[in-house]
Amino acid sequence: MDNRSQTRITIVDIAREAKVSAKTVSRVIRGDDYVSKETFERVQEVIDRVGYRPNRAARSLASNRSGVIGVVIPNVNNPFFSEVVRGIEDTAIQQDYNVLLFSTDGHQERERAAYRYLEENGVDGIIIDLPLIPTEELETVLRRQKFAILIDQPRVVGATGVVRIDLYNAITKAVDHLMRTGCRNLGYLNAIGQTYTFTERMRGVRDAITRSGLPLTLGQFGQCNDTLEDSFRVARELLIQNPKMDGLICFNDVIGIGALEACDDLGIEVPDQISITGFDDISLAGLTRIGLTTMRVPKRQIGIEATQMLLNCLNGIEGSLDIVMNAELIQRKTTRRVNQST
Amino acid sequence: MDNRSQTRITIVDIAREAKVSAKTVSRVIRGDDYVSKETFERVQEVIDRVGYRPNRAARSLASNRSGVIGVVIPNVNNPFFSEVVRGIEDTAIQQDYNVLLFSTDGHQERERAAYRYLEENGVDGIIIDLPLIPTEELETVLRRQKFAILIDQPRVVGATGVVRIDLYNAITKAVDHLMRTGCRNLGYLNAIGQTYTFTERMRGVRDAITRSGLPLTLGQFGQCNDTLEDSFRVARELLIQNPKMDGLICFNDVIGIGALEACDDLGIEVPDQISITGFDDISLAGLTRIGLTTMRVPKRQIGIEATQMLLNCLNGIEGSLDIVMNAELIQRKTTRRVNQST
DNA sequence: ATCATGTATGTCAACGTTGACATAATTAGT
DNA sequence: ACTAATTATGTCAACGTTGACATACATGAT
Repeated sequence: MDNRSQTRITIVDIAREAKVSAKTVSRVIRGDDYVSKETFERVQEVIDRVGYRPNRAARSLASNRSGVIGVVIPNVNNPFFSEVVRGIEDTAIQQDYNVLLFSTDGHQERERAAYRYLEENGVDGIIIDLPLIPTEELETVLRRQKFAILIDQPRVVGATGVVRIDLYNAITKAVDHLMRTGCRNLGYLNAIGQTYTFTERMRGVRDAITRSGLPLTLGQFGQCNDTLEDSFRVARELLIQNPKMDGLICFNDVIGIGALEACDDLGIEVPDQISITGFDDISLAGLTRIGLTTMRVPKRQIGIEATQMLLNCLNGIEGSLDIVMNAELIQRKTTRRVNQST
Repeated sequence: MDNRSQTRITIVDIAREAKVSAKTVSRVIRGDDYVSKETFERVQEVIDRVGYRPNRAARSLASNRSGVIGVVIPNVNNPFFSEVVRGIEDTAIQQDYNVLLFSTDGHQERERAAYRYLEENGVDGIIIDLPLIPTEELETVLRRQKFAILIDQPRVVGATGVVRIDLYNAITKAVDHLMRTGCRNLGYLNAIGQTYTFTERMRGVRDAITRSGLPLTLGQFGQCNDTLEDSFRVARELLIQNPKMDGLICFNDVIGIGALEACDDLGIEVPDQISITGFDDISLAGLTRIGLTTMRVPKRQIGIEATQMLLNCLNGIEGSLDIVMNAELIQRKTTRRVNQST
């Protein structure tokens, strides 16, 4: 038979075997208190020999710290978030913290379930990228956490810190680029949502267009889910409705690629008939066959900064609690070259 | 001030407030034991009013069950795994289990760290997709877990169950398709690894080629990391070394897209000069601009089956412990049509 | 009336670890 | 030689919940 049913090896077993008290074993494991060299080695030897592993539940119950940080994002499936998550994971693991990940799939209910779970778990802190629940509710959630870092969100009561991209300026750069390359009839394909990331970009697009003196109509704006399938569908509609459109700004690269796909489907030449921009610069955008002009966002770095901010708080280290990063225009093949105007 | 420092509300506080014993509160929370309707409602009211959340650490310490399943995969960033994970998450959450996710990034050290953490956590079971550590070591790891489900792995001592694709047959279908469409000089671009997924496909490719009577040389085989960048680089080399190659079978779609990119870079026409097949059918493969012929794998379903298998074990329900699924050929634009031969 | 069964609740120890505190032994400072 | 600080270890309760067991009252069958 196997040994699945046997009771767990505990700190007390190790103590007995090494002829010390349980507390001393605890000291050896954590290495943060006085233990003589000989005792340390003797205990460590026993631990290694029997393959003992401390029980996290007991530990976190006794110490009121879990060594876990919670992360809430809409979707690991989206390359943008998965890169952010990798930045978070790498930074956390390096400092001996683990990550409890929740993808909400854009559903408020799943987001709430994630918060509920996080509250039960007594995680040491949380990082939220793109919360979708109303601000007021979010504040209640944050208040119940020891520390909470928000990504791409304005500071909210209860939030410890914020890491964000200057979205307004970033999207403005994209719009300006289209203008400079001769586009005169712009459209914007937004993702579905009413929070900061969505409204801030929208504001940037509107401002940039009106500033240029071009007229604005509602028909120029589309809204779709953050998937290839949905953006394809909505972009297709938008293009059919606006045959004169010669520039389409997309909320992100996934949507941009969907839009590109729609152009291909309709036989619209990119960038000759229409220019397209994405946002994020996910690795696919750089493929020769895609060549999507986009705003490069330091995705991994966002995750790293957010996690470092959180860990600093946990360790009582002072540091910036409001980091703003910039995006960079990456010109590829879905927009015309600068100076080549109509 | 905020209330971060205040002590946690416990089951005892609720008990006092509702004038019952702590145990009765516990009964109300879990709803699995006799409680009168009146008592239930009174207790529930107090719980809702003060926003009480049970402490998971205490709960799992006392009950020896955590309500968490551990998942170990190479990389959430790869669309294949992220889809599998979504299947796992969805199924788990639906039955009130949570997922603790680890991406090993293909590093054995990170994989070991994940197992170490999982042992400490007393998760109720684990699902491993693509373990990279040696089989013998894996067996030790599995033995320490209550239940362990493996994905795309042959049954290993200590594993509770296995969910896999018939890789041999699947890749054989891809090779046969290339043959039927007239390819006579095949190559194979494998991912780096020595375990089942890698060797099984390799075996399929070799067998299918030799069966057809075509000669085999080592130079036809390449090996690269599972990223667009690396597969581009290695595929490019392979194509330069083998100018006569007219069909390239790729380990998966990410690598296939990298290879396609290499062809574009070298000015090789696909599928006129060379045919390319991928594996998995990630959503990108279906883009008009990519149109990668591939083997469609039920990714989400794999996650669902694995999780269901695990949950069945946890609940003592009998069920299959060895599920084999098939892949389906999806013909797109990187291979020539059947019957159109050279 | 008696007994078995089902329902409703309570008591108390246990889960495995750490924090607060206590105690010794050693070292250093005067 | 005496005190203070440092090093090394131990004792015991506490963390918040649940499992085992006990009790008590209804209900229905005999």
